Amino acid sequence: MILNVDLTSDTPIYQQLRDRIVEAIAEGVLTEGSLLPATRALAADFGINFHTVNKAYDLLRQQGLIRLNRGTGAVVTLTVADPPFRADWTARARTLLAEAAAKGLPPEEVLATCRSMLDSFGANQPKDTP
Amino acid sequence: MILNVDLTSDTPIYQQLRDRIVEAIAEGVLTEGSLLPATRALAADFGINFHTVNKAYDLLRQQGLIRLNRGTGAVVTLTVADPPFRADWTARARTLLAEAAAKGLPPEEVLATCRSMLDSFGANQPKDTP
DNA sequence: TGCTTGTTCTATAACTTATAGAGCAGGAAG
DNA sequence: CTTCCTGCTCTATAAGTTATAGAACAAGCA
Repeated sequence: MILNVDLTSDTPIYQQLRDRIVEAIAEGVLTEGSLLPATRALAADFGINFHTVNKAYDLLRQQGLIRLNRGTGAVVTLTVADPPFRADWTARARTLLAEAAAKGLPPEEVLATCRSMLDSFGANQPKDTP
Repeated sequence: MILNVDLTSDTPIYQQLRDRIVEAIAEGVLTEGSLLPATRALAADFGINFHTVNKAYDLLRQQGLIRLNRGTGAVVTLTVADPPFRADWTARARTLLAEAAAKGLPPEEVLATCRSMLDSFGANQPKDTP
């Protein structure tokens, strides 16, 4: 698994780490049961502090995407999207879409972009790769 | 114009202000040439410091959504979405959509939500309200 | 036992957020 | 010209966030 993290970016490292792992799950690179690298190992990989990785993993745990076990490590464990999550997600989507609309991006183009990204996620999904 | 800002939220006030104004532009509540409240007036309205409003306005200016004139005030002035903006927007959209996909939201449902929000933006647009 | 793993604690430096007050500078209107 | 309103800039402060560091504890496994 390759996680593209930019240490010079203005978005926090732990947030980038979280985002990249969420994307890996969506893409099907990480599936239910996949083992994530140990916090110290991943930190050494990027040359960052293991507390930073810990924070990213903790976020993912709070969002019900992984489970953390001592000795074993972090495992991807998907849980259903509950109403609070859906409400929060929709609000964030609304803001993002508003930004596109305010900047004059055509709605059809925005929708097409979203569709193609969702399709690319579904491409190698844990159904049955023929 | 009613801006819904939550002072107890963990997202910064200036960010919320920016988001609400972007949404107002997308909705057509604010159109090209609309005058925004003065920074001090808006700050007094919410019971916050005018520097905080200033920061929100500055963000909107950097994103080419408003122009700031001394004496006159802040005016909505739309500029075309340039390639850097599109790239940045697409990256953020990718992360948001990945979150939905990772939490198991059906792609059709996500797309339908996006479509309905984009439609609601286009509903009262500065074309010709019949 | 020994190793790896997550977990918790304290501590520090740099940066961000929000507040506050003072003052400057340009445009509008009397 | 003077007055007022506007954005803009400066310094300052308190609280919170981000990232670092080191130490130690606790659960799981071989």
